[in-house]
Amino acid sequence: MGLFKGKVIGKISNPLSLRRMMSKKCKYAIKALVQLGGNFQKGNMFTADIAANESIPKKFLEQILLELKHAGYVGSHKGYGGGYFLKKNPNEISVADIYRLFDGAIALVPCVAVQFYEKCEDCKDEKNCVYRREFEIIRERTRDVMKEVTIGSFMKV
Amino acid sequence: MGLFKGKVIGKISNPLSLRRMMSKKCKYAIKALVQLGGNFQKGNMFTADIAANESIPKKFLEQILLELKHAGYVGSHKGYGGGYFLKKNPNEISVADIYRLFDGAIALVPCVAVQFYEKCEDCKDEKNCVYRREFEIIRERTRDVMKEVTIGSFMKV
DNA sequence: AATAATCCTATTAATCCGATAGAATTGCTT
DNA sequence: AAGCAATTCTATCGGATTAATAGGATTATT
Repeated sequence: MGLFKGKVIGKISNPLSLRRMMSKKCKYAIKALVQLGGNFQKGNMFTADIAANESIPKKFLEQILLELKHAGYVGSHKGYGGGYFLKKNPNEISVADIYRLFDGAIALVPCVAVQFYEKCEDCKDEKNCVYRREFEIIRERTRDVMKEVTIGSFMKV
Repeated sequence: MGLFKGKVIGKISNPLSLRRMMSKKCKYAIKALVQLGGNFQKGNMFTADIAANESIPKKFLEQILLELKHAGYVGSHKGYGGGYFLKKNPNEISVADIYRLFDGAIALVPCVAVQFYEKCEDCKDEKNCVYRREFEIIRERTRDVMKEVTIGSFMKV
């Protein structure tokens, strides 16, 4: 069985995959950051509490928070009374940032990716490639909106 | 080893996956449609020729063209002198259409998907969900640009 | 009858996702 | 000093998916 249990209206080539959406890891990360954002500059939060609030498997969330720490978005204190806290302003952490951290490129093809650029295997003239030209337009517009939406956006009533 | 052989500048959680980009199947489909678009209303093209022109494994392309046929974008003639031809106007086939056919939802989360809607497992009040609100904005803008870019766009000098 | 082309289904290797597990480390409290 | 609470780190797992390959069935022309 696939990931999703309800009815799917459309039919896709690789049935029920829906794999190109945001990963659960990324979605969990955003939710965790929003939780921490609600406590911004007010101290620590425990992994266990965040996990309970957002129905995220605790052990999975541990990995996620650790990655967010290594990437500089959150800080932590170990030991008794420890926990995590947000280091950056919620309005300065965009969906694009977190998406790139967990799910990779925003672009549809690697040759127009900014942070994950890859030359196409059989590309001879990249500058004049029509695919590159059009996919760059898509990437730019997608990137724009994913930059506009921030952790702060989710915190507004 | 991963799908891509060059250097990857950014680091992502699931290394080298870049899985959320467009699938090769989808990219091949677009390239095949562009080829057929170049021959629009001028007769058939052979799978073997398209495959050779675009460096697509022929057997893989067969499956793809078949799916495009079932979806109504192309027509075919069997037997000697047969082949494929584009049925719709290239300007009326959008990247969004083909992406949805092969890779599924454009939305980042299923609860804001149009053709692949799924309710979130633990969602209590969908109407007031802040995640849904913001992800809907992202979906709408992404969808807009993916609708604007068509097979015809790739055919312009 | 031979050939050329599409049509269809099954299978495969490699990889990835989402999660679980177990322990090491750090620091507070008593 | 001992115990406990919390983060940190690495390894592992089943299931699913991707991209392709394979083999033949079907259809139409020569």
